[in-house]
Amino acid sequence: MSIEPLASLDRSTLRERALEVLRTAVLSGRYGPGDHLGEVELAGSLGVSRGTVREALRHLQQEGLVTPGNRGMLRVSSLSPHEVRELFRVREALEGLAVREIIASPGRESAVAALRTALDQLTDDGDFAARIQADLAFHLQLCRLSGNSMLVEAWQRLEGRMRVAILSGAAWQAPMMARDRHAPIVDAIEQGDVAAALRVVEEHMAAAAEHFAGASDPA
Amino acid sequence: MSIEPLASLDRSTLRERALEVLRTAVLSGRYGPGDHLGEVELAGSLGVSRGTVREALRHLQQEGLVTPGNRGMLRVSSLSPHEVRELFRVREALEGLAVREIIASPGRESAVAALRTALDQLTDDGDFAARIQADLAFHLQLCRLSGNSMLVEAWQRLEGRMRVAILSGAAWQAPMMARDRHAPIVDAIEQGDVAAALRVVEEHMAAAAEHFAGASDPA
DNA sequence: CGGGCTGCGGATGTCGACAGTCGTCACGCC
DNA sequence: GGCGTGACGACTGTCGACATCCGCAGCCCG
Repeated sequence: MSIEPLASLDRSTLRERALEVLRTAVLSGRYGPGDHLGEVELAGSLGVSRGTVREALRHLQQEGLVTPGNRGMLRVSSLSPHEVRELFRVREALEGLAVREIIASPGRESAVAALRTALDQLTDDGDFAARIQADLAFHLQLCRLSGNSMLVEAWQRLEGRMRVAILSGAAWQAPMMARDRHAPIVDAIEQGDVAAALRVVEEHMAAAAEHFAGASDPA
Repeated sequence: MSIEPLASLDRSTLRERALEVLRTAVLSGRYGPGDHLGEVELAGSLGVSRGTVREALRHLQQEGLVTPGNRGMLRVSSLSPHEVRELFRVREALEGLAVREIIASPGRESAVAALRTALDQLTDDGDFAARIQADLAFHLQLCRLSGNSMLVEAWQRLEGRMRVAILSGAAWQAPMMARDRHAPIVDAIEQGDVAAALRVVEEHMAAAAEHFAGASDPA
């Protein structure tokens, strides 16, 4: 007789699991930008019905990972360099708000500590996917620590497009996601200088925007 | 024999039309916060299959108009006063970016003109729904004129929750959506003073946040 | 009288099938 | 040879039915 309680059963629906698999597939580059994602084919591959795949695809569509093409057929999204720059401007506004709220909050010190922890995950080793994950996790943590749930939500709705942007302008030897690039943000928060912190975020986003946009448009 | 080309046919899918009807129903107050939206009932009312209603409901869920309750059953969303305040902080960041980009753009003058036009729709007469529409249309126009498509998208994803917030803290004699409240924003843009414009937006959002949050939490 | 078992009703989850539409391509006519 | 036309295949849109799960009322038993 086991003392420990039985492992909690997986209560997720097929739709959720299919969504997860498809998202991973798209984000891992398993399908390239512009590739057609057919319901029948995917349903066959995943061993589920078309309706289930359909709902997962619709979710991916709202996440911005797939875009409806001709006659509603879904294709893997791609972002133009211009859109990438726009995207990072929005991130700048959002994360700038996060920084302001963190500095203004009483729990600034613990927030800085949490960010330093997230920073440690940003190593140079590990595969590319893991580094993307660590990078985005840091920024997500930044939003979370602001304590503004709506901000977190808004940021997460952009996450899909960010990943598309990163993949799209695949800068494989990206020094962009290095620890050194993010440390100044934390430092500025620790200092408590709002203006300086906002400037750091702005520079970070501008550099990232040019980095990822410029990869496919070296203008 | 008519010279004019035949009126283009309605190419919208049942899902889109169902989505539109359901969104209108929820936003018009036809269903109150917390009300259960059953697939079978709605499918019967709309005369479509459950699957079609299902997809529309999922879309509404991602818009934030409905939230999953017990056992995945969908209920009309409601926002706590705290969440309303958070929401308006995010709007402040987003629309602040819009203002900055408009001021920095060469087409500032035409943007001001367009905003003045939108301002004219903000009259005191008309029913409540029309005034909400005019108010949000003004702010959406603000985002559009920034020329940043990602910003527009991010804002629109918040629109559902904004409407919930407005309905939730239904301030029926809202002087919040008056023309006078919005004119200073346009004026500041026309002046070209970024700092002043951002301050105006901040004040506008703060006032709105307290207005709509305070309606249900008069602290 | 209280607690647990047991149907029952209602809700969502999932599926397979049919219908409608579009792109393509070969065919036949001018 | 060029063009309109029809058939064909592929894909998505839509539907109805079955499976599954949960809450609840009623009943039985201790």
